[in-house]
Amino acid sequence: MINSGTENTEQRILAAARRVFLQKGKDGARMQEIAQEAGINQALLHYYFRTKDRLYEMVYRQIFDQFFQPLMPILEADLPFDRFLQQFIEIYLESLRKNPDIVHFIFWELRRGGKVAARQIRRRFRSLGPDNPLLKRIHRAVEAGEIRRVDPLHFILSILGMCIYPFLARPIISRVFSELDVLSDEFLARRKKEIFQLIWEGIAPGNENMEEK
Amino acid sequence: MINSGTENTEQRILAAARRVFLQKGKDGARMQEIAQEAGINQALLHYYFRTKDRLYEMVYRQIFDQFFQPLMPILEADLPFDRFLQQFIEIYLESLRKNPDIVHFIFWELRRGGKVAARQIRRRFRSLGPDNPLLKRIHRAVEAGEIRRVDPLHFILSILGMCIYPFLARPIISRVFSELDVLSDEFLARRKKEIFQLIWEGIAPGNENMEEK
DNA sequence: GTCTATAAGTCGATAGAC
DNA sequence: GTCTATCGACTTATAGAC
Repeated sequence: MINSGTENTEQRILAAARRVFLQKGKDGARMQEIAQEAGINQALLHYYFRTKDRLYEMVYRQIFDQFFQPLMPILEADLPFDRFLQQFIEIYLESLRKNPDIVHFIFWELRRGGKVAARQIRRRFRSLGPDNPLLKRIHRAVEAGEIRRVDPLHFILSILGMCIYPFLARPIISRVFSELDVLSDEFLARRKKEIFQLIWEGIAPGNENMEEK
Repeated sequence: MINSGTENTEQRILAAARRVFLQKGKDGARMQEIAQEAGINQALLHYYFRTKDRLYEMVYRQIFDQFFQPLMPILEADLPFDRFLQQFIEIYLESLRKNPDIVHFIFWELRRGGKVAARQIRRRFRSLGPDNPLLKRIHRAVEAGEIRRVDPLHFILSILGMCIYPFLARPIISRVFSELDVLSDEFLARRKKEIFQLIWEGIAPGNENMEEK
């Protein structure tokens, strides 16, 4: 067990760096704070990761990867479109609930160009063919008459926006409605239902209770 | 005209600070860069705004205020709900197009608690009564039978999410679809239409072309 | 009001002992 | 591998001349 202590330290550092970077961002984070959070000193940080840039790069990629990961399995299953939608929404909300800090970090980092994010997406999707499998799934549903003719890209942007936005706006929501917690079971169960119903039925008065899902 | 030069300089500083803070964030911004951007030196910055914190505070409030401002006039007009919705979407998309950098900045800053944001919202809405006028508008539409029974809060979160998300994800979108520009007339016109149709009709196959809006 | 020069402090990174 | 001590660069902020 030559390196047992080493791996432990390295993981502790990565975990600490992740917490600090997520909360403060790259510029706001301090190597000293990361060291302290990991229970070591600053010199040891540089021993393992040479520079702040390198350490950040590691954490950064891991975070981006985690953001797109949970959606993969649903794309491989072959469900009717309404079930697919419900699964998609539920899994994504659940994934966001587990890492609520990630969204702010991700979209802030995207200012820098989104190169890593785009590569991560492509890498994730590569196994499912050359074209974007999410777009393909929507397109297929349209062609099969499962849903009316929508623009697949805009449709995806709408779903993602509806899922992600409450987490982004969480600080405002909890201030404007002091009793409300975006991360609670109640809110998320309700959110899931409202997103699906809105997408599926719309709000036109004639559509009331057309389906009970 | 004793202070003519002064006001000019102050405004130039604020404009420069705004640009730099929006792009780099508070921690990433450098007083030197702001000075340079304003065409002055660093000492003069401190002469006008004493500290970086104070300067940031000014810019920060201005940016948050601007984010919620454009929605106000629509709430005062008395339109049928479908028209209200279309106006809301159009005006908000247009407002975001004019200041695409704002969204990343806003949601990143919200990590710190959203105190200023919440206060800004309340201040904006105060003139329209004690309750949130956006919620009230939705509620009224439900009671009047203009739309089916939706949860007003979730409905608002959905609209805002659909409007804001493309701007947040813009770097990814432009990389995954290299020909596509979120800020273009074509995209935004399409976006507006797709959001409204999705909200109004949903995607259930039976609803195809029920309305031509 | 505006400038140059610099003080005071912080931060990332390294040297060197153990 | 891990530590203490410290260097050197950068950054905010101020002193003082004009």
